[in-house]
Amino acid sequence: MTDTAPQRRARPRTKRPPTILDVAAHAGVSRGTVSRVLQGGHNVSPASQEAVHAAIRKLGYVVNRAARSLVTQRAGSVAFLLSEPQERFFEDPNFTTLLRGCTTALAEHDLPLILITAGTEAERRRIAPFLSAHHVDGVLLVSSHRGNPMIDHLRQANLPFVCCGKPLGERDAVSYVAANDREGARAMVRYLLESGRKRVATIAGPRDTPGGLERLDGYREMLTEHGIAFDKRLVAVGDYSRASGEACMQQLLTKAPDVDAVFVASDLMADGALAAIERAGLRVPDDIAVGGFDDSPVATAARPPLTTIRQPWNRISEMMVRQLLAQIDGEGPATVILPTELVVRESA
Amino acid sequence: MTDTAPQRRARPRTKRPPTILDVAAHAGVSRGTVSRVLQGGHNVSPASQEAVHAAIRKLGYVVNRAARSLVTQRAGSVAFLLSEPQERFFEDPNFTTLLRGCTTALAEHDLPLILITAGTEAERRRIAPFLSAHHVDGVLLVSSHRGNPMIDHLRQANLPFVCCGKPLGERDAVSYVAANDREGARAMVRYLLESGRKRVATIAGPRDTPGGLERLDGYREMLTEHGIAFDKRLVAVGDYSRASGEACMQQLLTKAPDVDAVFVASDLMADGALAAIERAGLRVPDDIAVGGFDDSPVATAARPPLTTIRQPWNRISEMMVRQLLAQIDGEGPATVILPTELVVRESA
DNA sequence: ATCACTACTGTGAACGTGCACAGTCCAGCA
DNA sequence: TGCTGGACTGTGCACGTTCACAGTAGTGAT
Repeated sequence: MTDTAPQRRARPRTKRPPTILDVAAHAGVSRGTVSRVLQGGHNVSPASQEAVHAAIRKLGYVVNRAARSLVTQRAGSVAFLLSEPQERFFEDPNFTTLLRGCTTALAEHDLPLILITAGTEAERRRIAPFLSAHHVDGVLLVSSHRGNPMIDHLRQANLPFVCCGKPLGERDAVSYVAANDREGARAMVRYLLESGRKRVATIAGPRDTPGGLERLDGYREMLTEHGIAFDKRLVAVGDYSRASGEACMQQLLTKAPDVDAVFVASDLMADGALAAIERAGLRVPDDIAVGGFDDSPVATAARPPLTTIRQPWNRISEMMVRQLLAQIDGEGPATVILPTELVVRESA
Repeated sequence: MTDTAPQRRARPRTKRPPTILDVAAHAGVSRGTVSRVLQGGHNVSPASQEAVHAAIRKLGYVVNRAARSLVTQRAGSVAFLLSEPQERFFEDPNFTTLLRGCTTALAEHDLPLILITAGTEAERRRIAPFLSAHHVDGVLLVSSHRGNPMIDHLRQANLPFVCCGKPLGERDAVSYVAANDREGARAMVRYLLESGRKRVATIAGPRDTPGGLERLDGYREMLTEHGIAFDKRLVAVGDYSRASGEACMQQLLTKAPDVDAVFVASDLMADGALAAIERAGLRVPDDIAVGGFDDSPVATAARPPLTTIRQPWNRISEMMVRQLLAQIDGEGPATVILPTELVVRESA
């Protein structure tokens, strides 16, 4: 999106769709009145309103968004900006769930969602002018890693945005919506301990992501509350991918063979952990209990199905959209933390 | 998207971005010359071109897409229209792979991708005016089921579109891009037979999808070519979901306990089949060989990893975009069939 | 009767761009 | 010298909408 590139040649102007002027003529009123009806019908007589609506129906009139944008200085659309390496996004069912939620939430406000990926620095440079030029009214930003340059860019472009998950390393106020990672982790570890497990390990997420930090914190907190000393041999750090979950589990089994439970910071990694445990000839949950995080489709597909922490994706996407619209309407940034829920299945 | 709904209130007009007029003034030329440079620079002196480019860089000028759309009668964007039940889409990694490919392919042409879901009849009615009004220049249509009303609607709206996979039950010419399902199925069944398997079953896709039909045809063909009579007890029909794969496999094991191989029409179903086989106390591939289809991320994550048929998603998305752009430029519909590839892993 | 106020309606002026057209300049040629 | 054609440039108009403003009619209070 260099945004100085030319557009393809104009399409021939055959059978043009009806304009607001056609509607006005049909309804026997003026442009202005039709426009007012379109805006909600304030200060328009019921008779005129009905006439306009009838004309709209009869002609199949649809407002021209380009013309409207031109005068309102609004794009009338919102970007879903994915500032993560693409592979990770498209492998992770959480993201697609989020994308789905945002699409439907925006649809209710008649706002098209523009999907933009910017995993690499080159891509970010490419889309920068697109965003600066306000070709969208706001951005739903998915980017969990610390210090994403996109945030500065958006702020500088004065473009409203809402992050999914708390952005790390930001000094100024930033709007974000997140699940309560720490509380979720605490709930899972509490459950494992109260099920009688003694040596509870964890596979954490990357240290530069909020999920990686907060879920690990929750794990440590709950151990402490149960009077258990923290043992760093029981901690492995993955990158949320299935492969890393498998590698971490293998590592844990080597360093701490007596482990009898593991809290994994994502379902995808937990599924990988299951594979490692199986290969080691151990059984789940008999020998080792496995607790995941997310309650993504992976959790139900895993064998055995994963006991996990549900992230309320529907509400997350809903709130992200709501916050974004509020910001577009001039409100300041806000923070929303949503509760999680323990889902018990067979793995723990 | 009723598309008669009002837009939110206009944003205050502070600090307006530079227009083509500002660029012209800075470069010491007229609007027209700047416009010509933007369109490729034909009939513009090198000196003027350089001056314009310098002004653009200096001012950070970005073309106003709304204004351009208004005059060119072009939206400057393309829709990715998902006319499937949403759950299926977002569970199936194939679709997300396709979405990713289309996003990047379109990005190279500076075309934003607008994601639209229309799984239900109500949603279809909602987006119809949006499409009829040409708020996008074309549509990448994902809809495998027979007789999708969206196709008629798009044709009637005179909106270019390209389907992913051959749309069934269409009498007139429709642009589509698909992998060679039949050939892929043949390759897999040939591989199974040549590996020494004698009783090769299949789990097919729904009969109202091209993949369901053609892959089953390929299966039958290859059996015939090997002088094996078709046995309907060896055929089960699923719906591409993991759960249905599991159920179908269970059913096959009951009806034909001597089965020693199964060709499954999707990786997701194959993963389900693995679960059923495991529960039956059988081993893969020792007792039963399992062949999948797609080579989606599921294939490598499965235990054991799936031998499967790779669909060339990158090329599919690339060709879909290319065909769509060609149609937008006035060319007629075209059909592209791409070859598949056998990927041997551990399940067969 | 006059005034003020409200409810409603029409009109002109943008918004920023691309395109068609007209115009200028200069080189090449008869 | 005058003519022709090509290269380059500037200008008016149109695209379809919203917004601010002005204007009209009707109502109730004085």
